Amino acid sequence: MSRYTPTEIEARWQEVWNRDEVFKAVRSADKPKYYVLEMFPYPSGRIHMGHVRNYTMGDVVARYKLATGHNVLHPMGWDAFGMPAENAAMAIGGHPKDWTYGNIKDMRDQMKPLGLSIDWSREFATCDPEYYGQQQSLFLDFLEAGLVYRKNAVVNWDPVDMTVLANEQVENGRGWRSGAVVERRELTQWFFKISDHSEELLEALDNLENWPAKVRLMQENWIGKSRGLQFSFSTIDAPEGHEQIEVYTTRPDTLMGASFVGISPDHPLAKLLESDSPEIAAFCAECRKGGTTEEAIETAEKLGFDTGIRVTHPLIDDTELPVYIANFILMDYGTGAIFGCPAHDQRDFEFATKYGLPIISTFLPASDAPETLSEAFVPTKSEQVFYNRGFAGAQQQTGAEAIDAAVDHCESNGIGQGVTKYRLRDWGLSRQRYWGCPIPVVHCDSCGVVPEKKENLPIELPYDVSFDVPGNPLNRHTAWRETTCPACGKPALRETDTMDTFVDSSWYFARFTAPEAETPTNMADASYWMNVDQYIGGIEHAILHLLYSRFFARAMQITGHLPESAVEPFDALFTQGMVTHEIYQTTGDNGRPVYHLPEDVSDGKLADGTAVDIIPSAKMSKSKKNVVDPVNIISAFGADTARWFVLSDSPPERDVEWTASGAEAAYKHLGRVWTMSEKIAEMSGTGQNDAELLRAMHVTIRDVTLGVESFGFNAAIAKLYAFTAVLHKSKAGAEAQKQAILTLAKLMSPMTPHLAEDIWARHGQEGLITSSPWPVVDEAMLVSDTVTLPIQVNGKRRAEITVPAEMSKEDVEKTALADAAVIRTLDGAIPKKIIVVPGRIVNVVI
RNA sequence: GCGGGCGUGAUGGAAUGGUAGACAUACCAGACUUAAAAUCUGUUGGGCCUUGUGCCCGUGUGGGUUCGAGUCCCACCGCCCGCACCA
Repeated sequence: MSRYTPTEIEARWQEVWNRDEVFKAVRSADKPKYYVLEMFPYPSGRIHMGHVRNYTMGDVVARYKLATGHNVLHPMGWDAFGMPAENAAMAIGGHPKDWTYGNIKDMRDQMKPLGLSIDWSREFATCDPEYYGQQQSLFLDFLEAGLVYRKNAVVNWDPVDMTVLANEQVENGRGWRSGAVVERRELTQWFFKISDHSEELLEALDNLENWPAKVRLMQENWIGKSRGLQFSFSTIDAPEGHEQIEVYTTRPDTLMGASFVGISPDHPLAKLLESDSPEIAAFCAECRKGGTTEEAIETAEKLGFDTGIRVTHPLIDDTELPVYIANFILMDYGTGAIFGCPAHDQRDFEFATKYGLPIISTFLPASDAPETLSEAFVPTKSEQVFYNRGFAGAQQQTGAEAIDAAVDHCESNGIGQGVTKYRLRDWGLSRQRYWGCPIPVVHCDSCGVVPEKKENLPIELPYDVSFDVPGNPLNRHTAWRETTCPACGKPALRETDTMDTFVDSSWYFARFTAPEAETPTNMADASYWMNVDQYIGGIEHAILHLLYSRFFARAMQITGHLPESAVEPFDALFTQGMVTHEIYQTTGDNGRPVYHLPEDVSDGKLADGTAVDIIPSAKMSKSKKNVVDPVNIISAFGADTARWFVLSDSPPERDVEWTASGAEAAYKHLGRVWTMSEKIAEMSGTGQNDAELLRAMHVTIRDVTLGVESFGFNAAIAKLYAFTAVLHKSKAGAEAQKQAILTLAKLMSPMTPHLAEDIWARHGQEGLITSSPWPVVDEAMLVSDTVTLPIQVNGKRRAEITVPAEMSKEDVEKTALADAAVIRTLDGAIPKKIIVVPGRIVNVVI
């Protein structure tokens, strides 16, 4: 008898799948299509366990769908533009293009041994001119459709990466990649009009039933819809051009309690005053300097500067309010100006207390409550409160009712109007980098900004660039920059900004449907394959990538590149957890921690016997050295073991801890299954209890199918373990055992396809297990003749009876009451009630 | 502060309102072996005695609904995630 030799088995079957083109996706009318996609990787050069887990989950879905009669599309590509390539070029020399394509080759070589059911014929990288040329074509169509525009704007400037960042890419005031404190600069930039689609992007979230609620909620908060009143205060003694100050409020019901007006230090009026008054200039500078970290905001004092300007209250005669410049007012939300109602806003309350401004309530907790407040009273909008200064007279009302009444009142008196605002800003896409998709426009002295002609696409990146000076090398490449105007033919200069790499990943899923089309997509293929039926990736893309992709699908539909049915491109989304590992640490000579790789530690000790401190599991990272290289695992145990383990120990949406013992256990288990299969292959003759084995088999088919369909991979694997144990102990005959092992192999095949394929072949089965149909549950087989029922007395389990499955409720009651343990527990008491749940439980109540 | 999620053995985790702890790890014991590894078998939530098909306790804490609650409801405690001077 031979042994389980995964490396030999796996290479052999991968070759067969490859030779037979088993995973090639071809349009076909006779089967339902299924498009499964994992978020494509950035080609860093090494795959990690997170990739293994992500792609294994997608592969389980893809292989299961293949077995259940679907025409499956399961592609893979590379999100290949981006800063690391340029950083590497600057750090170690070389060229971003060579670095990137070298990494892609390395990573593909590491990925293929996983045995994923990918149609590699559709592979592309976003840095292929064939891809980004089509992206430039899309850009031109978007430009023509008014979906992208150019404007002068204050932008987030990352001084380390020397480029602009979108709002979404700034975290706590720092660049999401470099971590540098972001500066503000005024530049002319390209923007996608995503904000025009705020309402649609928000509303459509309701229909994404197969997305995690968490992701939908995060997007909802990000879009940030609010309803309120926008109106103007008339000023007294203000500079020319500022006769009005426009404010926005979501609580117009507090207008009668206004005691000051505040403007942002970046408000146009503040900037004008700044130029005349060094004092104001100093104050504004101080405000802008303020830290943007969580702690700084939490503890920051509310600071204000009285401008001396006054405004009149629009509804209360002879009432004037002071205008302050205040540090807590943001220019990029609402109008950059507010009215303060200290009684009903904690910030305003602190501000008013500090500067001695009146605190006037417009509503109170109850009609008899005192009018003095020790802190702001801020009930929810649905709470009933007593309005003492409401717009509908003094009365009990909810905030929501009062807000509506206030908007109506103000509108009918010509004071502003009800408006809806969104937090979502337009998406700035210009980046001052080399390694990205060039924006296909030309700057002409006579014609201005002129789109390139489509026949000139792709506008390819020049290869001969240098990175010895900071900044964008395209700016210095005169031969590339100098061109002729597509409109008038005179000399002109190319745009040197490239696109944000999030553009590249916002439509790759559509390109996979026709990767060689001479237009960005082709309608026949896009209509057939879209939408992505199952998308799988990390929660870290909950907002940026998924929101941008949803916008792009709409923009592509408007410009005729996607069918209307594909405006929401991802039908179902699954966000998987990370792979974590313990951290091993010792203390170095200088007192600093020294980290050790898992492979250098055994039994908590290094090779020289030094004990290490074990720090609880965390995401695998190079800096903490708690990484396990999938390549090493595959060469030691095989891909099937790695695949089995990453699925087995935790629910897929949660983190899974990689442990050496767990990986070994997975390997042992697969070896046991293989050995058992070999033994069964040599069996002959009849045995006992065939029906019992086959019943367990059908229960397993049912449970594993349910597990795979509901992303309960860990539970499915537990059922497979249990059935393996049953088969192992079974005394059934050769025929039944053979049927059981082949079914087990099929049920395992989405997770451990190579092992399954080998068992299939060794039992002389025709064709490939990969192409064979999924087993069907025989419901009749699930029914047993007898059933074991627990008997509870007052909800506590006291006994167990085994009765014929079809026994009547009355007879079950009688049998239960006749049980010795039940009689003993009742101790002569008369049951008040007996509850019989057929097939489940009996509860005797006394 | 706002929004969301989660608290189950030594550990990862199972449980359509119906026998809590499936399955796996770890530990312990046994078989095989000169020995170890590998392999196989078995035990393992806590406590109690009268060792039984025994009793009591047990899913963060306290209450509630129910014949029956890890699961549903309320309050609290703890941890995690997202957003945030958003008017």
